[in-house]
Amino acid sequence: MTNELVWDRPEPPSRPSPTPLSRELIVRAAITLADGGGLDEVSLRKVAAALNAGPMRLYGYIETKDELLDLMVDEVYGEITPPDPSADWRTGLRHIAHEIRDAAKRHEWLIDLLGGRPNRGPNSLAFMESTLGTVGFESIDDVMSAVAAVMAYVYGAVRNEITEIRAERSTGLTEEQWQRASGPYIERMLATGRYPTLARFIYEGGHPDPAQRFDSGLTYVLDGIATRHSPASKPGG
Amino acid sequence: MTNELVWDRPEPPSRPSPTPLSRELIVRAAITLADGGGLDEVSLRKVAAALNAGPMRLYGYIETKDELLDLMVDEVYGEITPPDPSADWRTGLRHIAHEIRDAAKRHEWLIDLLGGRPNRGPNSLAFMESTLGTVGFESIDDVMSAVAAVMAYVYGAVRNEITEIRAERSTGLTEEQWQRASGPYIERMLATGRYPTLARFIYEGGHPDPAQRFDSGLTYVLDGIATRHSPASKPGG
DNA sequence: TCTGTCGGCGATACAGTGTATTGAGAAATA
DNA sequence: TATTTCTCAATACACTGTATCGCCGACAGA
Repeated sequence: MTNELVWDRPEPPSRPSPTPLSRELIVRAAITLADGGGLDEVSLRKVAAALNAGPMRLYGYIETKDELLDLMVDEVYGEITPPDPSADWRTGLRHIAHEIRDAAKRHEWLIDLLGGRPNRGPNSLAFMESTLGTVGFESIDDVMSAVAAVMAYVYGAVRNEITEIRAERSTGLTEEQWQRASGPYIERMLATGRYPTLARFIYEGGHPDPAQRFDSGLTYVLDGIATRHSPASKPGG
Repeated sequence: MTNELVWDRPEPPSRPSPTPLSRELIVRAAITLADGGGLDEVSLRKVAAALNAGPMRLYGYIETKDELLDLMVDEVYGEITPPDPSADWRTGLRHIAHEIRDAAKRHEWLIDLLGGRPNRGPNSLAFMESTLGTVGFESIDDVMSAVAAVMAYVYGAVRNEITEIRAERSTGLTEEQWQRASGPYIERMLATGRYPTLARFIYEGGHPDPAQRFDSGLTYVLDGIATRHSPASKPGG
């Protein structure tokens, strides 16, 4: 009984009585709303309203709200350009990592949906296909392990970055300003002297730009993979 | 109809000695509920009911529901034992990574709350304090960068693992069984021949135990850090 | 002991949410 | 033209977080 048949449902015969609808239209409307005002803006009523339709109308095209969210995620996966197939695994993985980060910055809501449920839409699968394909190690398990590690890092790093962006927006301050200004609560906590190391880091730490931070962490992961697996000649496999 | 039976009226709230409340009690009740039935079980009404109180009573101790969630997260941070201060950075970070993973498996809801908002409770800060303290590199920025990378990886890896556990629970099948059995939808997609690499991985890949997978990814990150930073003698910074 | 104020707490209310059910009205078929 | 079928909107329900209000017990002063 569990869902199934989610991604390739046939469109219902479109009665052109009101404005015709389609899954595509619905998903795009939802994405537009989410891009503009966050995931809170994506309620079935609001999406329907954006399409001049009653809320229940959507259920002709969509089984449940979760399905709509899955579709939104898959749509964004479709925006991701696969790595050059002739690239070596390092540049391939690096390319993909940055693609995901870029997509998540275009659609800040993406990261809230990404880890939550398994993504098995066609674009997600195509993404995995090209990602796995870019790593040419001999052992399948080595490839899986490397890709999983990179994806885990990317996911966590992007999440942190987006969370930070949101916090800055909600306080109207940059983290740097905020530390100096500074959040009276944190100020008080640090003043207790219970967190000397933390205090030192906050006051003395530099603030490299986020892209660079992301990339240097990514470099750790790639270096670590490289130390344990042979470069493995790409063509031929 | 002059009803009435005035004598055995249900005793009007003769102050049934409202159980004394506290933030601690509320947070513990919320955690118990969440451990039992997931975050959905944590509504103010349900938490209040578990404490024999009306929903509005909680607002005497808590500003908003988000604050309650923050408190829950911080409580779990309190369960985490810091690394041995004499340990080198590698074993220190490894210890912390596993502590977080263990905590997230004890409290499956944790990972849904972790990345969402900045965690600045006392236990979270203490956690950061000991985490930063365990890495003795000379440059502050190198420490930050290393810790951030490890935490990002841990976060992403744990998220994937928990998501997988949930999916298995909801389908009643292990991922391995599921692939063999197998989800008719995925089956169909793979049969299209559009995802040859993916198909090969699914059918031929091994399924190492999750703890091992987590640890091997972690090893990549630690190795990568090691290649770029000097071991740095621990005592006497 | 009576009275007045105060304050904590419960009930109620409101604007939302996702979705099941129902009912109307139009198109397709006989 | 009559009947069936099918789409879509309206309504309804259970639930959410939270603002407001009003009761009622407890204490202060007379």
